[in-house]
Formats: sequence, structure tokens, C-alpha cells
Amino acid sequence: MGIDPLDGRLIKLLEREPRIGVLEASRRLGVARGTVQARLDRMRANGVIRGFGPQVDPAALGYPVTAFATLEIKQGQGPDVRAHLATVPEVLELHTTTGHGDMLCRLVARSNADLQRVIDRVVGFDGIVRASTAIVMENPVPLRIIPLVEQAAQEGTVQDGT
Amino acid sequence: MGIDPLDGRLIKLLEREPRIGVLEASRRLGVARGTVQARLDRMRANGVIRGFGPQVDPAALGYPVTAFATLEIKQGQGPDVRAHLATVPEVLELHTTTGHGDMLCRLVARSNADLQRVIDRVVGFDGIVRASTAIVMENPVPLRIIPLVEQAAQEGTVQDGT
DNA sequence: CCCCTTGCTGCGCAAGCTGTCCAGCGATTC
DNA sequence: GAATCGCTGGACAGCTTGCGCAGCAAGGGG
Repeated sequence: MGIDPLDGRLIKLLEREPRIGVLEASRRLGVARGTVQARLDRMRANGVIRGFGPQVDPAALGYPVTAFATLEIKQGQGPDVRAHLATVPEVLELHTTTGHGDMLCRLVARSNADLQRVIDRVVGFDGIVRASTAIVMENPVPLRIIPLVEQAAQEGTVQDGT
Repeated sequence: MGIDPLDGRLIKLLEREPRIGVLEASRRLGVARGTVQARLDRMRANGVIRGFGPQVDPAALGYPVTAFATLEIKQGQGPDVRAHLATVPEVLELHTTTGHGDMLCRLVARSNADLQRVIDRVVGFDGIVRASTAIVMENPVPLRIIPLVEQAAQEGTVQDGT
């Protein structure tokens, strides 16, 4: 389980040019088409590649403001709070965590003013004791996976210096 | 600027079955192929759809542990810290925020023990004054966009009750 | 009221890709 | 040595893509 350098190159290639298709990918990588097909099948089966869904930009949808909210939950209310948050479209992501808060969620909104409405909706629920929100100003490192893929791909190649 | 219900249905369809292609999509949606093609082109040009890159699961790559770190930065060190964090493969995402901390980043690691190594590497940099980390236990709402797309798509349809 | 622009439809075509076989072959394992 | 595994290179039919075109309905402007 894991990926080898060829898998890594394939992922990087697809990341840059997702539309190219198996045949073109095999040409770029210098391997047979069947090989690319087999690698893709394996990685999809492995769960390494979850899919190729469209990456939608919330900002272009009219939601340019992103924020992270840390929520403190009343004991035993976890499941209810999760269900509540799942119904809010502006909640893009929700995690339960260790540490100060109990949950961390990613929100988007149409504007800073609109963020207030979203937050009210999020925290307007009984099980939530407290919420602290951090508004995102910049995103110097957008969600990325390639560096990790490269690292993982090289581990299959590690030659100890014997 | 925005999307209409047909755009929304198209995005949802591609989300569920990314491999279907334009022709099949047009059949499913009950519109002409050219229409689907035009919508896709427009949404890509708009930036609504950023791309169709592979969605890679860090867990399947051997990094099952996710954490969020809030970093406090020394005045004026922002750019250096950003550059530093960008070099760490385990940093999947970085935001600068308002609020308590100054930055929020998403980390992954091979294990809880390995997380220590990652954190050491992240905070082992001069500009970082303090870091507090929250380890993700559960992910009740994985990163999603569909509910927001649906909401955005319906806004073009709003009929006031006159 | 008419004209023009815009977006959707339905069609056709050539070119290219996909899905799926197959046999051969070198490397690795038992 | 024999079997297994992954890659190669090739072949095939069937389907999809990219592209262009004409017709048509709806909405906006003059």
C-alpha cells in the first residue's frame, strides 16, 4: 500500500492537465497505455484517488468570504450539533478535534456582513456553548497535495547509502 | 455572474459521476450536447469550476492523521513564515486570519507520534511565537460544495410572491 | 411594432480515444 | 527450474469529442 514514483508522476500530470486522458498520459509518461490504466485502476481501488469531481470555487459562486469557527459543544450534544451543521450550506467542512474547542468548521459567506448571518445560523443551536471565529484574509497555501504525493512516491525508492 | 439551475444540476451530476463526459451528461440532463459544452466552457472561464484534478486521499498515502495548527507570528515575519510553511509537504493548507492566532494551517502526519515531528518542523522557525494544535478525531462533514451550489443555483430562480 | 442578439436544439463529419482483448518478456519468488 | 507479476506493443469495434451550421424561441432596444 502506497504509491511508487510512476504513480506520483501520473498524479502530478493529472493534477496539471486533468483532461488529457489515458492515452495522452501514457505518451507523456513514456509507458504503455495499459500501464497507466492499471495504475489508475489500482489507485482508485486503493482509495488513493477518490475521484475526479469538479473543483468548484465558492468565491465564483458569490461566497468570497471564508472563515473558521471553533465551537464548544455541550456534553452529549455532539451528534445533534453535527446534524445541525450539516444542514447549513455555508458549512463546507466540519471536524471534531482535541484541544480548546470541540469542533472546527469552515464557513463561507457572501460578505463580512453576511458572515454574521451564517454564524448566527450556525451557533443558533442549543448544543453549542460558545464559538470563536477567525476570518480568512489570505490563503498563501491553497489546499494542495502534490508535495505530499512526491514525498510518498519517493519512499518506495529510498536507497540506503550502503 | 453566478449559476442557474441547469449549471447546478450539471455540477451535481459531475460530482457524482465525473467520468461520464459531455454527451452522456447531456442525455442525463435532457438538453443538447452543445448546451452542456457551452455551460462547462462558461463555468470554467468564470472560474466557477477550477478544474477536474484527482482528489487524493492523504490517509491512503499513509498520512491518516490530520490536525489544525493555529500559529502566532512575530510582527513582520509573515512572508518568511509563509515561505517556510510552503516547504513542508505535510502542510496541506495555510490561511492568514483575524482573531487570536495569525495563521491557521492544516497538517497531516503518519501517526500521532509523527505529528510531533511535523509540528516541530513547522514551528521550528524563528518568526513563529506560539502554536496550538488541534488533532482531528472525526470528520462528520467532509469538504463539500454541493449544498452551496444548490443554494447558489436557486437564487437565479427566485420568484417573489407577487 | 420590428429587429437584433442570445441561447438552445438537432444534425453531420472526421479524428481520436476508450475498453478490452492478446501474446511476449524480463524480473522476482518459491 | 517453474510459476507469477507487471509492463509492453498491438489490434479491434464502438463511442465520444471538437467543430461547424441552420432553425427557432425569448428578451431587449429602438
